[in-house]
Amino acid sequence: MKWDDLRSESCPVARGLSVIGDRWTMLVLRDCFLGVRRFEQMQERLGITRHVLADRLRKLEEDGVLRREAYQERPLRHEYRLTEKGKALYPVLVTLMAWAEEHVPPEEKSSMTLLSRDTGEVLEPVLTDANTGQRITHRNVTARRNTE
Amino acid sequence: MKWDDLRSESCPVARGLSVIGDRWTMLVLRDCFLGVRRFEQMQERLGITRHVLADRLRKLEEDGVLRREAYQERPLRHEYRLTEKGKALYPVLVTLMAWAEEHVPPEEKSSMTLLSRDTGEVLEPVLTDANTGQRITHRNVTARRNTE
DNA sequence: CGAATAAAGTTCCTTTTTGGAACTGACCTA
DNA sequence: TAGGTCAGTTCCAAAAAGGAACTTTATTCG
Repeated sequence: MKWDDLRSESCPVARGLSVIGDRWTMLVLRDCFLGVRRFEQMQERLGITRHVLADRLRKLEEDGVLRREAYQERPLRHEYRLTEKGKALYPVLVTLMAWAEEHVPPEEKSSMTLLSRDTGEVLEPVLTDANTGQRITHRNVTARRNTE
Repeated sequence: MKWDDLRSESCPVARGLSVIGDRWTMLVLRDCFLGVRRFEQMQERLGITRHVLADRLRKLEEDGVLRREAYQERPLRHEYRLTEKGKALYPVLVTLMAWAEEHVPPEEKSSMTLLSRDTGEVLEPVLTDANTGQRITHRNVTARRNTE
């Protein structure tokens, strides 16, 4: 299988990865969530080549994760913003971040904490079931494939 | 920046991606969670080249996500199993899956549902704060960088 | 016995993707 | 007019992925 065939897989993990499962994409999105919107800024922060950044932004726009918006004319310049579909990726980013905080220690001491916007308290993200509040782990869950 | 430099970044998202942010890795792990343990099986299911699969498995073992275990001698053969660190990635996989189910529709009708092992009920995974149970979205959370 | 099969890789070669750095085009400012 | 800014594009070399055949140790089939 080639990478591009993932889009049409029946497994949602594969389809998700067809959008964000590539080398730089999630880092671009991380910056978007941090409020970075301009090409130059992203390129400098990420240290990604301009070539690849342009390509990733184009794909994310095609996939409806980012939207390209003019922020000035003369000369015409665009910036990138998360769409609702893009914003919905926040839990993916947070879950990955939480995993890395616990399991992939940094070489230099430094880390990230999530704070509640309402109360300012430190948050401890966990995956739960919306209905029962039950924790979701590999131990108490099974997957079922629904072929209709 | 090169890909390999991500490991030493201070941002946990970057460190996380240094382990799983590559083209095939999450699909390999998906199969691991589905109980696939053997090289041949993975290779066939994923359609990945043997070359790349061998490389990914080696890296995942180095990173402590999988563990290589002999399941027979004469001839000596190994299989791959998730370590605790690997199992802790389950929420990342689920969150991605939930996002794709909602935002990346399949071409053919088919999908995945998560079921509780206890009750058999359909689960709806959401990210919440462990202490308050509050939903975590990009709207009600901010990130703070702790440089100590 | 010899041939075929199996599992888990490795090797070799071609095609794609990246990395790196310079270049472009439309403006703005000193 | 020279230089700066921003958002790319172009070109070339290096790295990674795709594809297919080959290897090694051992088992089964005829």
